[in-house]
Amino acid sequence: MPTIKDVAAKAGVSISTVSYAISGERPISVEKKALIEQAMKELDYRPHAIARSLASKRTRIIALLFPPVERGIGLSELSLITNAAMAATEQGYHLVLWSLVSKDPDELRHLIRQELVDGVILMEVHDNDFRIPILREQRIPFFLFGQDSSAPDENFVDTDFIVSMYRALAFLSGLGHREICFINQSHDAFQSGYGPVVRSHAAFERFSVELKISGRECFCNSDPATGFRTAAEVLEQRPATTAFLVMNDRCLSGVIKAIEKKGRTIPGDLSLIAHVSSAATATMFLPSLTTYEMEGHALMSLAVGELIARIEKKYFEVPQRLMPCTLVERETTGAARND
Amino acid sequence: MPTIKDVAAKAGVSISTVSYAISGERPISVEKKALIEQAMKELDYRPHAIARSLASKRTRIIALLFPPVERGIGLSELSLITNAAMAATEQGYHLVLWSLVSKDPDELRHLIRQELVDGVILMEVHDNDFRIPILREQRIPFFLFGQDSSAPDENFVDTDFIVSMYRALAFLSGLGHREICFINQSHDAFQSGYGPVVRSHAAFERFSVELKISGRECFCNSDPATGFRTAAEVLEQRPATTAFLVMNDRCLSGVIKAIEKKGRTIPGDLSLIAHVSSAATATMFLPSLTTYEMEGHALMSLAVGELIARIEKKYFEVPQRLMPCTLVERETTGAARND
DNA sequence: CTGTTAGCGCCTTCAG
DNA sequence: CTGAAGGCGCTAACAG
Repeated sequence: MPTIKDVAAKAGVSISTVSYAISGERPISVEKKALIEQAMKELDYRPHAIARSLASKRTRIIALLFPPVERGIGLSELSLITNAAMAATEQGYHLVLWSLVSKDPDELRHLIRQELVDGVILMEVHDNDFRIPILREQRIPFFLFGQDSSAPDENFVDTDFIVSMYRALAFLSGLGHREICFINQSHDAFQSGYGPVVRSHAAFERFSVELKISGRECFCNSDPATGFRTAAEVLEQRPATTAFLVMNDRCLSGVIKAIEKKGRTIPGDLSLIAHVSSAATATMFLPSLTTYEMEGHALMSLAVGELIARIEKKYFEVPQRLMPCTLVERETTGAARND
Repeated sequence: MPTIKDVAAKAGVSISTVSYAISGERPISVEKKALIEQAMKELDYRPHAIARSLASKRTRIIALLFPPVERGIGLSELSLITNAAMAATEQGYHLVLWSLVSKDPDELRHLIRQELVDGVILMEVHDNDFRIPILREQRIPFFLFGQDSSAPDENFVDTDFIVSMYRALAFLSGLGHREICFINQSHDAFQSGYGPVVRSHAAFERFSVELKISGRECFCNSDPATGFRTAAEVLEQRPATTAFLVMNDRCLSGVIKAIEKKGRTIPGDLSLIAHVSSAATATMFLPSLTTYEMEGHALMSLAVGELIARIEKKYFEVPQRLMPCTLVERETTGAARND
């Protein structure tokens, strides 16, 4: 493999001139620059990432950090991962995957102290997230994908669960739905303070009132059997229900089944929305699901971009960006049937 | 951050002694070893990954390489990714994600020439895979997850589609099924020589005969609407069909819908198997699907382990390992109804 | 069993 | 605008 030395020799200039020509950190005369570029081309030279890192104290690698015991990591997370990799690549960075196996602070600490990565993006953020104190103590730039209410001053991007809920309810309300059932994630997740669940819960209560909706919220474990039972019970107890808003991809098929079993059609008798979901999930079903889709690409590009900006000290604001979901109308929503 | 120098000073030994104590590349007296460990503990020392890489010419990083235009990357791939990361971690390696955006050889070439990674694992391998010549030319260790029949001498792990098909058919046959429909992936995938599709096709033909099954194969695009049409047609044309073997996760819900619409019950009237699938997919449905599940964990651990062995030159065989899927009986299979 | 030292390839002062 | 040279932190000969 050719090194910067070979390039310098071939171009008849010094090593540092080549280095500066590459980084652009200082002006180089046009002729030398041309010579250097010519030499690099002929040698098919690529800077050696590791050597560059050692000298510059920046590795151009960031980590995507998952907490231990990934509870139902699904299709949406998958697209976040690939989006993160592509966003990093676009900016000349590499992305490594760190999947913690324990909550032992030393596990993460040791990973960081290897100084292999310049910064990290935290996935699946919870309130009082155990990772945040460690990242702070190690003074490494980081960025939350999600919010931790006990760390309100950190950088984060997140879905705007409040606005998303408002929009979903307003949308259904506009279609004439008055009796709406919101199927949230599990009660355990709620009690553990998991942001999406907590915030959506509060938003549902609030906007049900504001929009004069007769709402019912159910917590539901992430499996179709529980989804079935939950929906069946709702249909039994509140037969006037005309819409389900389901923020729990893994119980969807159970909910649908319960509706069908009851002899109700979608979207004729009942409307169904997969909330904070993804196209990949929606199109697994027939009929395809109307969804409020997480802005995975935008959110992740932002997170990666801002993290890198922070690493490179381009600026120092604390960006906190919330993005509501986008409605994608497919085949499971329609006007309420009021008879 | 403390360096190896600090450790050496604190322990009262030379730098190289510390280095060798860490790597174990040469014997160290018990007393010195204890001193060194003590010093490392007190300083909370971690070797600097980058410096170590530069000196040793090994980065302890491997790449997971995805081809451009990820056609339907799903739940099963997701578990492969996390499995790969964990397998790498267990062996002291890091995993970076490389998602190519084009088929331009230079894109991959440049990635490799940075010398950031010691080896790469290729996902979604096709026949005549354009990445293989590049990897060879760059002389970097690599490992295929999947097979390329035009590169029969490369290292690979893959699902054994032949044996898996045999088992699935034998299993159904054992339940009394005689009229079985195999729903494969798309005809395009077949024609482009995509291994799983081609091999399963051949195996189905062969074992249908051997097992005296009246089989019908359908190619099917990866969406539920096509799944519905395909299954509906089969049910129409061959009403004696008592089992569906579906190697196409994304069309499953359509197939199920077609069966239900026809007024047939699962598994009472018809059995259904999700073939070469995953638990994550199976439990998205209600009733949960009987599957032949890809051995994602075993396959990926093997790939990562062998790749690392090859990097570290532990041995030089060419491992080619095929692993059949495992049957997980859930709720969609039962004895054939022969009336 | 242990220590000394020359790099690994590049970046970045410092001196022109 | 350009060059020389000293590291970055660690590994691995080489020399005891």
